Amino acid sequence: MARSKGSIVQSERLRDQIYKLIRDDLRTGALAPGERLVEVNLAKQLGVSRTPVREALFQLASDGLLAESSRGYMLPVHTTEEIRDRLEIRRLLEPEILRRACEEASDRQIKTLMKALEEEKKYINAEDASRFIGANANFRLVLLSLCSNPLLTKCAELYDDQFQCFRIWGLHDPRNRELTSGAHEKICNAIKNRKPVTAVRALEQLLDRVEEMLGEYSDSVAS
Amino acid sequence: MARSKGSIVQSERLRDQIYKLIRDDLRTGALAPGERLVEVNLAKQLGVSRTPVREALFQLASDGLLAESSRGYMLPVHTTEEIRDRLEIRRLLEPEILRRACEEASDRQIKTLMKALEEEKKYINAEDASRFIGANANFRLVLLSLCSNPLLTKCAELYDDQFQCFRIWGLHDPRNRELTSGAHEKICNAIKNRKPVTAVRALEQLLDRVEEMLGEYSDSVAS
DNA sequence: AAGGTGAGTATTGTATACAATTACAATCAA
DNA sequence: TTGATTGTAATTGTATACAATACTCACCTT
Repeated sequence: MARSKGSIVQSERLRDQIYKLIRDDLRTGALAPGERLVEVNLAKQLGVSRTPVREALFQLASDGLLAESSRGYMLPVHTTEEIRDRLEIRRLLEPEILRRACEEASDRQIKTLMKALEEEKKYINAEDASRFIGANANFRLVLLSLCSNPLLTKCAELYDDQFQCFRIWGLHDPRNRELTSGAHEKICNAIKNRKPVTAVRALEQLLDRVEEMLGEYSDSVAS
Repeated sequence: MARSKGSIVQSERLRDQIYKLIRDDLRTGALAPGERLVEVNLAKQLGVSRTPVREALFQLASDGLLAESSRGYMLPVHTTEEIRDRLEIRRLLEPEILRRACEEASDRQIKTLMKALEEEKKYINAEDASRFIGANANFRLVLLSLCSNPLLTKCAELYDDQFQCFRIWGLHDPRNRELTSGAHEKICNAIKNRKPVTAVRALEQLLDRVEEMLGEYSDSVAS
Protein backbone atom coordinates (compact mmCIF):
# COMPACT_ATOMS: atom_id res chain seq x y z
CA MET A 1 0.00 0.00 0.00
CA ALA A 2 2.51 2.57 -1.09
CA ARG A 3 1.00 6.01 -0.82
CA SER A 4 2.17 9.52 -1.42
CA LYS A 5 2.13 11.83 1.52
CA GLY A 6 0.61 14.41 -0.75
CA SER A 7 -2.91 13.20 -0.19
CA ILE A 8 -2.80 14.31 3.43
CA VAL A 9 -3.52 17.98 3.99
CA GLN A 10 -3.91 19.90 7.17
CA SER A 11 -7.30 21.55 6.84
CA GLU A 12 -9.35 18.54 7.96
CA ARG A 13 -8.59 16.44 10.97
CA LEU A 14 -5.91 13.92 10.12
CA ARG A 15 -7.78 11.05 11.68
CA ASP A 16 -10.81 11.72 9.51
CA GLN A 17 -8.72 11.89 6.37
CA ILE A 18 -6.95 8.68 7.27
CA TYR A 19 -10.24 7.01 8.05
CA LYS A 20 -11.59 7.90 4.63
CA LEU A 21 -8.40 6.88 2.91
CA ILE A 22 -8.34 3.44 4.44
CA ARG A 23 -12.04 2.93 4.08
CA ASP A 24 -11.76 3.75 0.44
CA ASP A 25 -8.98 1.25 0.07
CA LEU A 26 -11.22 -1.33 1.67
CA ARG A 27 -14.11 -0.51 -0.63
CA THR A 28 -12.10 -0.67 -3.79
CA GLY A 29 -10.27 -3.81 -2.81
CA ALA A 30 -6.84 -2.23 -2.58
CA LEU A 31 -6.38 -4.13 0.65
CA ALA A 32 -6.71 -7.89 0.65
CA PRO A 33 -8.70 -9.92 3.18
CA GLY A 34 -6.43 -11.14 5.97
CA GLU A 35 -3.91 -8.34 5.48
CA ARG A 36 -2.54 -6.76 8.63
CA LEU A 37 -2.63 -3.05 9.35
CA VAL A 38 0.13 -1.86 11.63
CA GLU A 39 0.01 1.58 13.19
CA VAL A 40 3.64 2.52 12.80
CA ASN A 41 3.83 1.36 9.22
CA LEU A 42 0.80 3.36 8.18
CA ALA A 43 2.02 6.36 10.13
CA LYS A 44 5.34 6.23 8.37
CA GLN A 45 3.75 5.83 4.96
CA LEU A 46 1.45 8.76 5.52
CA GLY A 47 4.06 10.93 7.20
CA VAL A 48 2.07 11.47 10.38
CA SER A 49 2.34 10.28 13.94
CA ARG A 50 0.70 7.17 15.32
CA THR A 51 -2.10 9.03 17.11
CA PRO A 52 -4.39 9.88 14.21
CA VAL A 53 -3.67 6.57 12.49
CA ARG A 54 -4.49 4.75 15.66
CA GLU A 55 -7.79 6.56 16.04
CA ALA A 56 -8.76 5.93 12.44
CA LEU A 57 -8.04 2.22 12.77
CA PHE A 58 -9.96 2.14 15.99
CA GLN A 59 -13.01 3.64 14.38
CA LEU A 60 -12.82 1.33 11.39
CA ALA A 61 -12.72 -1.61 13.76
CA SER A 62 -15.69 -0.38 15.74
CA ASP A 63 -17.53 0.04 12.45
CA GLY A 64 -16.93 -3.63 11.83
CA LEU A 65 -14.71 -2.94 8.85
CA LEU A 66 -11.53 -4.21 10.48
CA ALA A 67 -11.05 -7.21 12.72
CA GLU A 68 -9.22 -6.89 16.00
CA SER A 69 -6.66 -9.58 16.64
CA SER A 70 -4.66 -9.93 19.81
CA ARG A 71 -2.08 -7.79 18.11
CA GLY A 72 -3.62 -4.97 16.15
CA TYR A 73 -6.00 -4.92 13.26
CA MET A 74 -6.43 -6.90 10.10
CA LEU A 75 -8.80 -7.16 7.19
CA PRO A 76 -11.66 -9.35 8.33
CA VAL A 77 -12.33 -12.76 6.87
CA HIS A 78 -15.88 -13.41 7.97
CA THR A 79 -17.43 -16.78 8.56
CA THR A 80 -20.51 -17.85 6.65
CA GLU A 81 -22.60 -17.13 9.72
CA GLU A 82 -21.29 -13.59 9.99
CA ILE A 83 -21.97 -12.94 6.34
CA ARG A 84 -25.47 -14.25 6.77
CA ASP A 85 -26.08 -11.88 9.69
CA ARG A 86 -24.98 -8.97 7.56
CA LEU A 87 -27.08 -10.13 4.68
CA GLU A 88 -30.11 -10.17 6.92
CA ILE A 89 -29.58 -6.54 7.82
CA ARG A 90 -29.13 -5.59 4.20
CA ARG A 91 -32.44 -7.27 3.46
CA LEU A 92 -34.10 -4.96 5.95
CA LEU A 93 -32.48 -1.70 4.91
CA GLU A 94 -31.82 -1.77 1.20
CA PRO A 95 -35.32 -2.51 -0.07
CA GLU A 96 -36.55 0.57 1.74
CA ILE A 97 -33.81 2.65 0.16
CA LEU A 98 -34.84 1.45 -3.28
CA ARG A 99 -38.47 2.24 -2.60
CA ARG A 100 -37.57 5.72 -1.55
CA ALA A 101 -35.19 6.09 -4.46
CA CYS A 102 -38.06 5.40 -6.83
CA GLU A 103 -39.96 8.29 -5.30
CA GLU A 104 -37.23 10.73 -4.50
CA ALA A 105 -34.41 10.36 -6.99
CA SER A 106 -33.94 13.35 -9.25
CA ASP A 107 -33.30 12.95 -12.96
CA ARG A 108 -29.81 14.17 -12.38
CA GLN A 109 -29.17 11.51 -9.76
CA ILE A 110 -30.57 8.83 -12.02
CA LYS A 111 -28.23 9.94 -14.77
CA THR A 112 -25.29 9.62 -12.39
CA LEU A 113 -26.48 6.18 -11.41
CA MET A 114 -26.68 5.10 -15.03
CA LYS A 115 -23.19 6.31 -15.65
CA ALA A 116 -21.93 4.33 -12.66
CA LEU A 117 -23.69 1.28 -14.03
CA GLU A 118 -22.10 1.66 -17.45
CA GLU A 119 -18.71 1.96 -15.84
CA GLU A 120 -19.32 -1.24 -13.91
CA LYS A 121 -20.46 -3.14 -17.01
CA LYS A 122 -17.27 -2.19 -18.79
CA TYR A 123 -15.18 -4.33 -16.48
CA ILE A 124 -17.31 -7.48 -16.36
CA ASN A 125 -14.81 -9.38 -18.45
CA ALA A 126 -11.66 -7.59 -17.39
CA GLU A 127 -8.61 -9.71 -16.65
CA ASP A 128 -8.31 -8.30 -13.20
CA ALA A 129 -11.33 -8.16 -10.92
CA SER A 130 -10.09 -5.02 -9.20
CA ARG A 131 -11.41 -2.63 -11.85
CA PHE A 132 -14.85 -4.14 -11.55
CA ILE A 133 -14.70 -4.05 -7.76
CA GLY A 134 -13.80 -0.38 -7.82
CA ALA A 135 -16.61 0.49 -10.21
CA ASN A 136 -18.98 -1.66 -8.20
CA ALA A 137 -18.03 0.21 -5.00
CA ASN A 138 -18.86 3.47 -6.68
CA PHE A 139 -22.15 2.19 -8.04
CA ARG A 140 -23.28 1.06 -4.62
CA LEU A 141 -22.31 4.40 -3.15
CA VAL A 142 -24.44 6.23 -5.67
CA LEU A 143 -27.35 3.82 -5.35
CA LEU A 144 -27.56 3.97 -1.58
CA SER A 145 -27.41 7.74 -1.58
CA LEU A 146 -30.68 8.00 -3.54
CA CYS A 147 -32.58 8.33 -0.33
CA SER A 148 -33.16 11.48 1.65
CA ASN A 149 -32.50 9.87 5.00
CA PRO A 150 -28.75 10.32 5.39
CA LEU A 151 -28.65 8.08 8.41
CA LEU A 152 -30.23 5.24 6.53
CA THR A 153 -27.74 5.71 3.72
CA LYS A 154 -24.83 5.68 6.12
CA CYS A 155 -26.09 2.62 7.91
CA ALA A 156 -26.67 0.68 4.72
CA GLU A 157 -23.24 1.63 3.40
CA LEU A 158 -21.70 0.24 6.52
CA TYR A 159 -23.23 -3.21 6.31
CA ASP A 160 -22.70 -3.20 2.60
CA ASP A 161 -19.02 -2.52 3.08
CA GLN A 162 -18.82 -5.27 5.66
CA PHE A 163 -19.49 -7.65 2.80
CA GLN A 164 -16.24 -6.84 1.17
CA CYS A 165 -14.36 -10.02 1.96
CA PHE A 166 -17.15 -12.10 0.50
CA ARG A 167 -17.57 -9.79 -2.44
CA ILE A 168 -13.91 -9.92 -3.38
CA TRP A 169 -14.06 -13.67 -3.24
CA GLY A 170 -17.15 -13.81 -5.43
CA LEU A 171 -16.31 -11.23 -8.03
CA HIS A 172 -13.18 -12.96 -9.17
CA ASP A 173 -15.49 -15.05 -11.29
CA PRO A 174 -16.70 -13.03 -14.31
CA ARG A 175 -19.99 -14.91 -14.20
CA ASN A 176 -20.72 -13.37 -10.85
CA ARG A 177 -19.83 -9.95 -12.15
CA GLU A 178 -22.26 -10.54 -14.98
CA LEU A 179 -24.92 -11.57 -12.50
CA THR A 180 -24.33 -8.57 -10.27
CA SER A 181 -24.31 -6.11 -13.10
CA GLY A 182 -27.44 -7.62 -14.55
CA ALA A 183 -29.28 -7.18 -11.29
CA HIS A 184 -27.98 -3.65 -11.01
CA GLU A 185 -29.26 -2.90 -14.45
CA LYS A 186 -32.74 -4.13 -13.55
CA ILE A 187 -32.68 -2.02 -10.42
CA CYS A 188 -31.59 1.06 -12.33
CA ASN A 189 -34.30 0.68 -14.91
CA ALA A 190 -36.93 0.15 -12.26
CA ILE A 191 -35.82 3.31 -10.48
CA LYS A 192 -35.86 5.24 -13.72
CA ASN A 193 -39.39 4.03 -14.37
CA ARG A 194 -40.40 4.64 -10.75
CA LYS A 195 -41.35 1.03 -10.16
CA PRO A 196 -40.48 0.27 -6.55
CA VAL A 197 -41.86 -3.26 -6.55
CA THR A 198 -39.76 -4.21 -9.55
CA ALA A 199 -36.64 -2.66 -8.06
CA VAL A 200 -37.07 -4.46 -4.77
CA ARG A 201 -37.73 -7.76 -6.49
CA ALA A 202 -34.53 -7.47 -8.50
CA LEU A 203 -32.57 -6.69 -5.36
CA GLU A 204 -34.08 -9.59 -3.48
CA GLN A 205 -33.30 -11.96 -6.29
CA LEU A 206 -29.70 -10.84 -6.20
CA LEU A 207 -29.48 -11.27 -2.45
CA ASP A 208 -31.07 -14.70 -2.71
CA ARG A 209 -28.45 -15.65 -5.22
CA VAL A 210 -25.73 -14.34 -2.95
CA GLU A 211 -27.07 -16.38 -0.10
CA GLU A 212 -27.00 -19.49 -2.23
CA MET A 213 -23.33 -18.91 -2.90
CA LEU A 214 -22.55 -18.86 0.77
CA GLY A 215 -22.09 -22.60 0.89
CA GLU A 216 -19.43 -22.46 -1.76
CA TYR A 217 -17.75 -19.58 0.03
CA SER A 218 -17.70 -21.50 3.26
CA ASP A 219 -15.78 -24.35 1.59
CA SER A 220 -13.22 -21.96 0.19
CA VAL A 221 -12.64 -20.28 3.55
CA ALA A 222 -12.23 -23.59 5.34
CA SER A 223 -9.40 -24.61 3.02
CA MET B 1 -21.15 13.45 36.96
CA ALA B 2 -19.18 12.69 40.08
CA ARG B 3 -17.69 9.25 39.80
CA SER B 4 -15.41 7.13 41.89
CA LYS B 5 -12.18 6.10 40.32
CA GLY B 6 -12.86 2.62 41.66
CA SER B 7 -14.94 1.61 38.70
CA ILE B 8 -11.92 1.71 36.43
CA VAL B 9 -9.76 -1.38 36.49
CA GLN B 10 -6.79 -2.32 34.42
CA SER B 11 -7.71 -5.69 32.93
CA GLU B 12 -9.77 -4.31 30.04
CA ARG B 13 -8.68 -1.52 27.77
CA LEU B 14 -9.36 1.78 29.44
CA ARG B 15 -10.99 3.28 26.39
CA ASP B 16 -13.49 0.43 26.22
CA GLN B 17 -14.38 0.76 29.88
CA ILE B 18 -14.82 4.49 29.53
CA TYR B 19 -16.94 4.03 26.44
CA LYS B 20 -19.27 1.70 28.29
CA LEU B 21 -19.38 3.94 31.34
CA ILE B 22 -20.41 7.00 29.39
CA ARG B 23 -22.77 5.13 27.15
CA ASP B 24 -24.48 3.73 30.19
CA ASP B 25 -24.82 7.22 31.60
CA LEU B 26 -26.42 8.28 28.37
CA ARG B 27 -28.84 5.37 28.38
CA THR B 28 -29.97 5.90 31.92
CA GLY B 29 -30.29 9.64 31.59
CA ALA B 30 -27.49 10.49 34.01
CA LEU B 31 -26.31 13.04 31.47
CA ALA B 32 -28.68 15.73 30.31
CA PRO B 33 -29.23 16.75 26.68
CA GLY B 34 -27.06 19.73 25.82
CA GLU B 35 -24.46 18.93 28.47
CA ARG B 36 -20.85 19.27 27.43
CA LEU B 37 -18.25 16.56 27.80
CA VAL B 38 -14.71 17.85 28.21
CA GLU B 39 -11.76 15.53 27.86
CA VAL B 40 -9.65 16.83 30.71
CA ASN B 41 -12.54 16.95 33.14
CA LEU B 42 -13.52 13.38 32.47
CA ALA B 43 -9.90 12.28 32.59
CA LYS B 44 -9.44 13.91 35.97
CA GLN B 45 -12.65 12.41 37.33
CA LEU B 46 -11.70 8.94 36.20
CA GLY B 47 -8.08 9.26 37.16
CA VAL B 48 -6.71 8.46 33.73
CA SER B 49 -4.99 10.40 30.99
CA ARG B 50 -6.77 12.17 28.17
CA THR B 51 -5.91 9.55 25.56
CA PRO B 52 -8.39 6.80 26.42
CA VAL B 53 -11.08 9.33 27.30
CA ARG B 54 -10.55 11.04 24.02
CA GLU B 55 -10.87 7.81 22.09
CA ALA B 56 -14.03 6.82 23.93
CA LEU B 57 -15.65 10.18 23.22
CA PHE B 58 -14.59 9.92 19.64
CA GLN B 59 -16.25 6.56 19.24
CA LEU B 60 -19.43 7.71 20.95
CA ALA B 61 -19.58 10.62 18.54
CA SER B 62 -19.07 8.43 15.51
CA ASP B 63 -21.85 6.19 16.84
CA GLY B 64 -24.10 9.24 16.74
CA LEU B 65 -24.50 9.26 20.50
CA LEU B 66 -22.61 12.52 21.02
CA ALA B 67 -22.71 15.67 18.95
CA GLU B 68 -19.52 17.31 17.79
CA SER B 69 -19.41 21.04 18.28
CA SER B 70 -16.60 23.25 17.14
CA ARG B 71 -15.18 22.73 20.58
CA GLY B 72 -15.53 19.16 21.72
CA TYR B 73 -18.52 16.99 22.33
CA MET B 74 -21.92 17.49 23.87
CA LEU B 75 -25.11 15.56 24.43
CA PRO B 76 -27.09 15.86 21.22
CA VAL B 77 -30.35 17.74 20.98
CA HIS B 78 -31.79 16.44 17.76
CA THR B 79 -34.14 18.27 15.48
CA THR B 80 -37.52 16.82 14.62
CA GLU B 81 -36.17 15.81 11.25
CA GLU B 82 -33.27 13.93 12.77
CA ILE B 83 -35.56 12.11 15.15
CA ARG B 84 -37.79 11.17 12.26
CA ASP B 85 -34.83 9.73 10.35
CA ARG B 86 -33.95 7.59 13.34
CA LEU B 87 -37.52 6.52 13.79
CA GLU B 88 -37.61 5.33 10.23
CA ILE B 89 -34.65 3.08 10.81
CA ARG B 90 -36.18 1.70 13.96
CA ARG B 91 -39.27 0.86 11.94
CA LEU B 92 -37.14 -1.25 9.67
CA LEU B 93 -35.10 -3.08 12.28
CA GLU B 94 -37.19 -3.57 15.37
CA PRO B 95 -40.18 -5.37 13.85
CA GLU B 96 -37.82 -8.00 12.53
CA ILE B 97 -36.25 -8.39 15.96
CA LEU B 98 -39.66 -8.94 17.49
CA ARG B 99 -40.56 -11.51 14.87
CA ARG B 100 -37.41 -13.41 15.55
CA ALA B 101 -37.87 -13.01 19.29
CA CYS B 102 -41.22 -14.75 18.99
CA GLU B 103 -39.49 -17.71 17.40
CA GLU B 104 -36.20 -17.78 19.18
CA ALA B 105 -36.60 -16.47 22.71
CA SER B 106 -36.06 -19.07 25.40
CA ASP B 107 -38.38 -19.32 28.40
CA ARG B 108 -35.57 -18.07 30.54
CA GLN B 109 -35.12 -14.98 28.37
CA ILE B 110 -38.83 -14.31 28.44
CA LYS B 111 -38.80 -14.48 32.22
CA THR B 112 -36.00 -11.91 32.30
CA LEU B 113 -37.97 -9.71 29.94
CA MET B 114 -41.03 -9.90 32.16
CA LYS B 115 -38.99 -8.94 35.17
CA ALA B 116 -37.61 -5.94 33.30
CA LEU B 117 -41.15 -4.97 32.38
CA GLU B 118 -42.35 -5.17 35.99
CA GLU B 119 -39.44 -3.02 37.06
CA GLU B 120 -40.37 -0.43 34.48
CA LYS B 121 -44.03 -0.42 35.49
CA LYS B 122 -43.06 0.29 39.09
CA TYR B 123 -41.80 3.73 38.20
CA ILE B 124 -44.61 4.94 35.97
CA ASN B 125 -45.85 7.35 38.60
CA ALA B 126 -42.56 8.09 40.30
CA GLU B 127 -41.80 11.70 41.19
CA ASP B 128 -38.63 11.64 39.24
CA ALA B 129 -38.57 10.34 35.68
CA SER B 130 -35.01 9.07 36.03
CA ARG B 131 -35.95 5.80 37.71
CA PHE B 132 -38.33 5.02 34.90
CA ILE B 133 -35.79 5.99 32.28
CA GLY B 134 -33.22 3.67 33.84
CA ALA B 135 -35.65 0.75 33.97
CA ASN B 136 -36.78 1.53 30.44
CA ALA B 137 -33.18 1.44 29.21
CA ASN B 138 -32.76 -1.97 30.72
CA PHE B 139 -36.01 -3.26 29.27
CA ARG B 140 -35.02 -2.18 25.79
CA LEU B 141 -31.64 -3.83 26.18
CA VAL B 142 -33.26 -7.11 27.09
CA LEU B 143 -35.90 -6.88 24.39
CA LEU B 144 -33.49 -6.18 21.56
CA SER B 145 -31.21 -9.01 22.62
CA LEU B 146 -33.95 -11.61 21.99
CA CYS B 147 -32.63 -12.19 18.53
CA SER B 148 -29.80 -14.44 17.53
CA ASN B 149 -28.27 -11.96 15.11
CA PRO B 150 -25.90 -10.03 17.35
CA LEU B 151 -25.22 -7.47 14.66
CA LEU B 152 -28.89 -6.70 14.29
CA THR B 153 -29.18 -6.30 18.04
CA LYS B 154 -26.22 -3.97 18.16
CA CYS B 155 -27.48 -1.90 15.28
CA ALA B 156 -30.95 -1.54 16.74
CA GLU B 157 -29.54 -0.61 20.15
CA LEU B 158 -27.59 2.15 18.52
CA TYR B 159 -30.51 3.85 16.83
CA ASP B 160 -32.63 3.23 19.85
CA ASP B 161 -30.09 4.99 22.03
CA GLN B 162 -29.95 7.86 19.60
CA PHE B 163 -33.51 8.58 20.63
CA GLN B 164 -32.48 9.45 24.12
CA CYS B 165 -32.90 13.22 23.95
CA PHE B 166 -36.43 12.82 22.68
CA ARG B 167 -37.18 10.05 25.15
CA ILE B 168 -36.03 12.07 28.12
CA TRP B 169 -38.22 14.91 26.97
CA GLY B 170 -41.23 12.65 26.55
CA LEU B 171 -40.98 10.49 29.62
CA HIS B 172 -41.19 13.38 32.01
CA ASP B 173 -44.91 13.11 31.54
CA PRO B 174 -46.27 10.08 33.45
CA ARG B 175 -48.92 9.63 30.80
CA ASN B 176 -46.23 8.85 28.28
CA ARG B 177 -44.61 6.42 30.68
CA GLU B 178 -47.97 4.72 31.01
CA LEU B 179 -48.30 4.59 27.24
CA THR B 180 -44.81 3.20 26.77
CA SER B 181 -45.18 0.58 29.45
CA GLY B 182 -48.57 -0.43 28.12
CA ALA B 183 -47.11 -1.03 24.68
CA HIS B 184 -44.21 -2.93 26.20
CA GLU B 185 -46.64 -5.13 28.07
CA LYS B 186 -48.50 -5.97 24.89
CA ILE B 187 -45.21 -6.79 23.19
CA CYS B 188 -44.09 -9.01 26.04
CA ASN B 189 -47.31 -10.95 26.08
CA ALA B 190 -47.22 -11.40 22.35
CA ILE B 191 -43.69 -12.75 22.56
CA LYS B 192 -44.66 -15.07 25.37
CA ASN B 193 -47.54 -16.37 23.28
CA ARG B 194 -45.35 -16.53 20.17
CA LYS B 195 -47.56 -14.16 18.21
CA PRO B 196 -45.25 -12.16 15.94
CA VAL B 197 -47.99 -10.26 14.19
CA THR B 198 -49.45 -9.04 17.46
CA ALA B 199 -46.04 -8.03 18.76
CA VAL B 200 -45.19 -6.07 15.66
CA ARG B 201 -48.58 -4.36 15.65
CA ALA B 202 -48.11 -3.20 19.24
CA LEU B 203 -44.66 -1.86 18.41
CA GLU B 204 -45.89 -0.06 15.34
CA GLN B 205 -48.71 1.54 17.26
CA LEU B 206 -46.21 2.80 19.81
CA LEU B 207 -43.95 4.19 17.12
CA ASP B 208 -46.92 5.84 15.42
CA ARG B 209 -47.79 7.49 18.70
CA VAL B 210 -44.22 8.64 19.12
CA GLU B 211 -44.25 10.14 15.66
CA GLU B 212 -47.42 12.05 16.49
CA MET B 213 -45.68 13.57 19.47
CA LEU B 214 -42.90 14.91 17.31
CA GLY B 215 -44.81 18.11 16.59
CA GLU B 216 -45.12 18.88 20.25
CA TYR B 217 -41.43 18.11 20.75
CA SER B 218 -40.47 20.42 17.95
CA ASP B 219 -42.27 23.32 19.66
CA SER B 220 -40.48 22.66 22.92
CA VAL B 221 -37.07 22.52 21.28
CA ALA B 222 -37.66 25.76 19.42
CA SER B 223 -38.38 27.64 22.63
C1' DA C 1 -24.41 52.83 24.41
C1' DA C 2 -23.23 49.70 20.69
C1' DG C 3 -20.07 47.45 18.22
C1' DG C 4 -15.68 45.98 16.92
C1' DT C 5 -10.86 44.53 18.21
C1' DG C 6 -7.49 42.08 20.58
C1' DA C 7 -5.41 39.47 24.32
C1' DG C 8 -5.88 35.67 27.12
C1' DT C 9 -7.82 31.29 28.14
C1' DA C 10 -9.94 27.01 27.46
C1' DT C 11 -9.90 23.01 24.71
C1' DT C 12 -8.89 20.14 21.19
C1' DG C 13 -5.34 17.93 17.64
C1' DT C 14 -0.96 15.83 17.00
C1' DA C 15 3.51 14.04 18.28
C1' DT C 16 6.36 11.46 21.10
C1' DA C 17 7.92 8.90 25.07
C1' DC C 18 7.36 5.14 27.97
C1' DA C 19 5.14 0.84 29.79
C1' DA C 20 3.09 -3.55 29.07
C1' DT C 21 1.95 -7.37 26.51
C1' DT C 22 2.31 -10.87 23.20
C1' DA C 23 4.34 -13.45 19.42
C1' DC C 24 8.33 -15.55 17.74
C1' DA C 25 12.54 -17.89 17.68
C1' DA C 26 16.41 -19.92 19.45
C1' DT C 27 18.25 -22.95 22.75
C1' DC C 28 18.37 -26.75 25.73
C1' DA C 29 16.76 -31.06 27.75
C1' DA C 30 14.45 -35.43 27.39
C1' DT D 1 13.36 -35.13 17.03
C1' DT D 2 10.16 -32.96 19.85
C1' DG D 3 8.78 -30.31 23.52
C1' DA D 4 9.24 -26.78 26.85
C1' DT D 5 11.37 -22.46 28.28
C1' DT D 6 13.25 -18.22 28.13
C1' DG D 7 14.90 -14.04 25.93
C1' DT D 8 14.18 -10.68 22.39
C1' DA D 9 11.73 -8.03 19.15
C1' DA D 10 7.47 -6.18 17.53
C1' DT D 11 3.39 -3.81 18.57
C1' DT D 12 -0.07 -1.90 21.07
C1' DG D 13 -1.92 0.96 25.33
C1' DT D 14 -1.44 4.98 28.06
C1' DA D 15 0.57 9.28 29.53
C1' DT D 16 2.26 13.68 28.63
C1' DA D 17 4.13 17.54 26.07
C1' DC D 18 3.47 20.80 22.65
C1' DA D 19 0.92 23.23 18.83
C1' DA D 20 -3.11 25.16 16.93
C1' DT D 21 -7.58 26.98 17.18
C1' DA D 22 -11.71 29.07 18.64
C1' DC D 23 -14.22 31.31 22.20
C1' DT D 24 -14.83 34.93 25.92
C1' DC D 25 -14.60 39.06 27.81
C1' DA D 26 -12.70 43.30 28.62
C1' DC D 27 -11.51 47.52 26.60
C1' DC D 28 -11.43 50.96 23.28
C1' DT D 29 -13.56 53.68 19.62
C1' DT D 30 -17.22 56.13 17.57
